[in-house]
Amino acid sequence: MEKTRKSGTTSPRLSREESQARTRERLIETATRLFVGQGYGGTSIRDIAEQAGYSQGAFYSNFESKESLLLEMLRRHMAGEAAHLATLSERAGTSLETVLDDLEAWASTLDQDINWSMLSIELQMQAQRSTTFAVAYRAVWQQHRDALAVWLAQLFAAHGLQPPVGIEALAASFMALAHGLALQRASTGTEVSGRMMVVLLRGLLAMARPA
Amino acid sequence: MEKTRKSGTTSPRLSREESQARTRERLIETATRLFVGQGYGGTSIRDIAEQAGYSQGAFYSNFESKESLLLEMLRRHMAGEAAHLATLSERAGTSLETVLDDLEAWASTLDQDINWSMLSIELQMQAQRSTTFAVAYRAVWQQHRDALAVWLAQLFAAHGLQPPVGIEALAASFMALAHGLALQRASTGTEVSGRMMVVLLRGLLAMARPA
Amino acid sequence: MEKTRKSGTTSPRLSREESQARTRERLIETATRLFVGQGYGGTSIRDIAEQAGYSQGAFYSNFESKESLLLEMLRRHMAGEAAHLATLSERAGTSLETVLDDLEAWASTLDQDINWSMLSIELQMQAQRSTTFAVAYRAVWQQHRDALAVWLAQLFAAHGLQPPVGIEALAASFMALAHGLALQRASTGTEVSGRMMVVLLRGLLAMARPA
Amino acid sequence: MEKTRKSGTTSPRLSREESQARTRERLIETATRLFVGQGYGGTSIRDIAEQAGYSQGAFYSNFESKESLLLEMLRRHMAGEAAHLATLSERAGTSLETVLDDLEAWASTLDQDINWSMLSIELQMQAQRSTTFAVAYRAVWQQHRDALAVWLAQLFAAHGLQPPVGIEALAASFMALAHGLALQRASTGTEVSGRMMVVLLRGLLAMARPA
DNA sequence: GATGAATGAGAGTTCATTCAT
DNA sequence: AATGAATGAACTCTCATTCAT
Repeated sequence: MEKTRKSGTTSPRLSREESQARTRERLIETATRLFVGQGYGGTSIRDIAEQAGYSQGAFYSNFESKESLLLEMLRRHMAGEAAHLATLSERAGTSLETVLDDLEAWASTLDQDINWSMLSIELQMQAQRSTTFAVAYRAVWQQHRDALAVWLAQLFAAHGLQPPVGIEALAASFMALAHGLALQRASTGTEVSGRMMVVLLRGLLAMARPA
Repeated sequence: MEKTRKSGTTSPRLSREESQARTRERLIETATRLFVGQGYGGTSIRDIAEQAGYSQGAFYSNFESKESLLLEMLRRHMAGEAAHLATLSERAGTSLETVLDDLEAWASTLDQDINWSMLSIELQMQAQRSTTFAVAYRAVWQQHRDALAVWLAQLFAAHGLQPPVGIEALAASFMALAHGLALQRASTGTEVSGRMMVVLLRGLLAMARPA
Repeated sequence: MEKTRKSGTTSPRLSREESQARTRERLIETATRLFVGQGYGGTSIRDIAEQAGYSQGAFYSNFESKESLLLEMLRRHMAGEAAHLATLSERAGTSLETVLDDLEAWASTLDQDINWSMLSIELQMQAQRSTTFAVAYRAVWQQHRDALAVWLAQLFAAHGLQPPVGIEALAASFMALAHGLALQRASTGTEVSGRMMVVLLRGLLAMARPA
Repeated sequence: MEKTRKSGTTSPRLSREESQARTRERLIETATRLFVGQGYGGTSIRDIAEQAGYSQGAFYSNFESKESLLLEMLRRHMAGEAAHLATLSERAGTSLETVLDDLEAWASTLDQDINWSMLSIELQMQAQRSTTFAVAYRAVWQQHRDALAVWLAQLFAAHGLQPPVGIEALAASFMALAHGLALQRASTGTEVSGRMMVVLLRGLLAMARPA
């Protein structure tokens, strides 16, 4: 499979692997768009393949099943979020204002990337129904929550404060709020910006006692 | 199925309307249970009718379509929530502790009545997909948000405080949080209790400036 | 379901049940024809429904699955064969010539009813692949073999002869021969009549020792 | 898959033709195994290629189509059986016991080589469906029957007996019985050994009149 | 000669909905 | 009002086969 792939010098045409990677990429893009717009259950493989410009068979050359495509999306989702959180954590020791700006920036990313938010909710709904998927989803979710918890812990510690509730419950709540807002935006069109998260965090800091 | 068969001659009280109301009621109950467990898309009318002990035709004698059943549910959901909010509002003027206890009580209702929470999310997902439904959903949602906003306004006013952000955004955020937590509970099994809402509200009060 | 079915006096139209029975019958007839001609695997439900003049859905209103249709066929096959064997057994005590004529008559039934023979082979092939089906098939097959064995035992006893091999093995062999001849006829067009069975039985009687 | 990759420089003996022959051989072996276990229709080319350690394309480099592979199998089947019959015929003039032992040996070969038996039935089923295939099958089948008929004729002649029915019908019947028994064994698990053939032949000899 | 991604047709099955009874 | 057989469209998925590499 990877034997003769030195690809010469310029390669005016796509090699086999490149071509398949492209197909796969297009299918994922199309599927993401459709899942967001019509939901996982409301999107057929026919739709995905057709809109991506391929046959249904092409889908099955690239993914084992509809659910395995969703798992692939979950993996990518995870990778993206992990990167965000890493950035957040890196700067957790600096001034409070900087840190809260970082949070707001992250939150507004969620706001803008409505796709990911809705997809994330699709993922959660699917997790409720498929055991296979639930296991995978839970693992990813815990990783996120833990990373966020670490960041929050650093934040409170840096200001000599004691969090008013368990740090993991706090992290979970922020994630819940982000998802809830995304759902609300999608279903009612209301724009309650990610700023709310900053406001709430400020409130928590305001009420916290010294450690 | 064989319950009202003998009523022909002797039971003048279970009139046709009452009998149909009963059918309707049972269909709604069964449908709620199934939607919560398997989702709107994952539940067939055959399932609903069968489990309720009727035929598919009986369903269509009572509802125009699958979606119109969901609209009926939405109406009932609304009525229930309105009642809750009314209670909450009634006592908004009393001591802070009482009021926060009320909030926590309401929040824990959401916690316990996982059925309604999940159904509520199903409703939101459906609102994203069906224009008909979206219009109805938005109206109901705004009523809720406004009632909650009024309650929050009373709360801040009673303590001579100025809310740190628009009162409607605040109300919307609390609803988003409630839904996000329900979704989280369903998909990850995590129990971050409705207490978080009280904690956050305390934080907001702690950071608020005098009016 | 059976409540108001007194059917009056003449019923110019088909009642609900009659109408469905008709549909079911037509589907089975069509399916038999197609299975015989193109095999079980080679016949699609689409084909069956279309050729019978119904929708695919109608098929599923009448049968749970493709295999359950085959099971229904097996049941009918069994009933038919059982009737044949009963007739055979009834007259087992009469003169040898009569009895052998009966056997030949039965064998030539197999000959002529090529449909059943080929279907029977389809059933056997399916039994090799589906566990569900194998269990059902084995039960039916054993019943047949036992009935045939009883008949053969009566035959040998009536002439004071001792069968040269176990009576059940003998019965099984006759069934195998009947199926093998059917298969041969279908695949090569060769007409080796069911008379062979009579010839072989005569041979067995000729070589048998007194009991 | 990785076996012949190093042969580039040092192995002048595994020529292209030999290498291809090897591929072909492995595909046939694997296909035989799979057809027997899952049937012709139940076996995909993907399965065959994968299990043999090749790509689907390799299959099509070696065979025109799925059916042409089956034709190749038929050819080999024929060759093998022809060899058996030749051995049988060679010794047809010796004592009756020897000859019947030979028959039983052949029959038990069929018994043991359940693979060939089931494949043979697959071939017959396919012959019923494909005209191309049917023509080829019929030719092979007639050759077999004729060879067997010659052997039977020699047998009767050697004992100065006159066969009770046409010698070709007799041969066809024995083949039918062999196939029927194989089918029975596969579908019901019943072991009615090939000894039955010997018993029946003895019966025929017992009832035969002098020539 | 061998690869395997992609095709296109078709498989079995499900489902919201209709309508004669 | 209630029945449930029948519809017709859509579903996920499989497969023999093709063809650029």
